[in-house]
Amino acid sequence: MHDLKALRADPAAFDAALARRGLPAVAESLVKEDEQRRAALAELQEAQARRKGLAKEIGQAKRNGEDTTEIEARGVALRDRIATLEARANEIQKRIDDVLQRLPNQLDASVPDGRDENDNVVVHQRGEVPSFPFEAKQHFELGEALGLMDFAAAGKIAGSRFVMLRGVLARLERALGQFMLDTHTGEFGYEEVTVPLLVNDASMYGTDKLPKFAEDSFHTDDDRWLIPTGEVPLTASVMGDILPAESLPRRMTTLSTCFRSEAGSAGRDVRGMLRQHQFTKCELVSVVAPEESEAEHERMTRAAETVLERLGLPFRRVLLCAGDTGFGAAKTYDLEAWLPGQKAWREVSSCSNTRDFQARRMNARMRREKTTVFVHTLNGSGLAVGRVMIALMEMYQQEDGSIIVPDVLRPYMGGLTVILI
RNA sequence: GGAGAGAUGGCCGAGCGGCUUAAGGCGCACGCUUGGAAAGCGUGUGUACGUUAAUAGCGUACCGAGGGUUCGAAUCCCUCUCUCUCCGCCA
Repeated sequence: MHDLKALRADPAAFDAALARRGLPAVAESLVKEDEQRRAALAELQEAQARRKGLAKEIGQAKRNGEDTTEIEARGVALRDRIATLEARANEIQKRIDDVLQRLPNQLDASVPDGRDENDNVVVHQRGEVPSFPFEAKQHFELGEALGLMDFAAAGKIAGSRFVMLRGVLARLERALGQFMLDTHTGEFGYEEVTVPLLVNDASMYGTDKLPKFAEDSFHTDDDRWLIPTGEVPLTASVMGDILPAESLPRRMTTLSTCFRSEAGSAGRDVRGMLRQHQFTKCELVSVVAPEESEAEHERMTRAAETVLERLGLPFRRVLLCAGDTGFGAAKTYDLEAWLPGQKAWREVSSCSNTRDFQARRMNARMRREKTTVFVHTLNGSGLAVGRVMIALMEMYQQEDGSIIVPDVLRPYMGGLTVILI
């Protein structure tokens, strides 16, 4: 959500920010609506003040046993007038909100211009793209050959874009999740949280998944949503709160199942488990004071990178350009791991600073000297478990189709060193 | 799923159509007092919007949320949400 006062103070800057996203100017019309809104509000408040006075007068008169039929008649007229004024003020407010709710966050100055992912900027790369002495296979070829990645059974019981992992591959996924959680809680000070996987409208709206992206998530028939990411419940947990300054930064992590309808991605990544309706992700969320969010963004991204480093997976950090940065983000780093079978970099994490964008939608504030300010919220994958498992399978594959278990995961795998064909 | 009881300021708690500008207490802040502290006394103590240079004043709204009745609603009515107790079911 956007700050109407800031818009009023500098309409040109507001439009310039929209232009970076390739969106048309709206400031002039919003400023006009805002003037109407404030005029309507002034009129309404004045009428309400008179109602207050009148009611007091009547109360006084009744106590004195005087006749009040004449004043009460004036009250009737005033009541009708207030109802009209109130309706008008609400209508204008709603019109403004409808526009503002659908406008994306303003981009950080450091975000490069650009239209789409081709204009993203590689910040750095860690690890080398390996050359295999044999033709590297894709994860689903490896998984199906092992008999541990069962798309057929999942299709039968649920449909496409689901998978059933079996045996040590199921355990490998679990091991990865544990390893991520342990790293973030043990080394980076994140509090482990288990969260509801079903949430209400307010949580989805506050984390900017509504109203614009309703079709991307699953809706239940009792009017809840399956969370598209752990970001939603973690971030929305501070909804409506005024947090004491000393309680910040608040860092939370959860290992959760995520659900996406993938409505707009028919035909994309249909093979394998790269793009599923349901997947596991370790999510990081930080709630911080406004002046801390930039540093926190780097810190969070480092936490996510650390997991990839420990797993020995080559990756690169990419700064998303203006056109590729998501609706709620001011700035986003993607982490992309190398998939030898697919011979491509694929996103395994996305770390975003939303600044006060979500906080305004959620009304999440912190205490400041004599006043309150909106907190800043950040979210990042630390990491997408399924996709990291894919990268790991493809990176650690042997010519015979067996897969070596990285050192750091062996304690979580009962000491297993290799997944044999 | 059934029956009942609740939701009031940071916390406890009164109020149940107008005399509420929400009593009183606790906590917190500041001041007085003191060698210092405690106690005591005094003053202050929410959020949002509007107005404004202002986080100063002033105005309006807010007693779980949303509607309604009324000249006037914390108080009456309706719907919803959440909490608690009991029964049923269940991991």
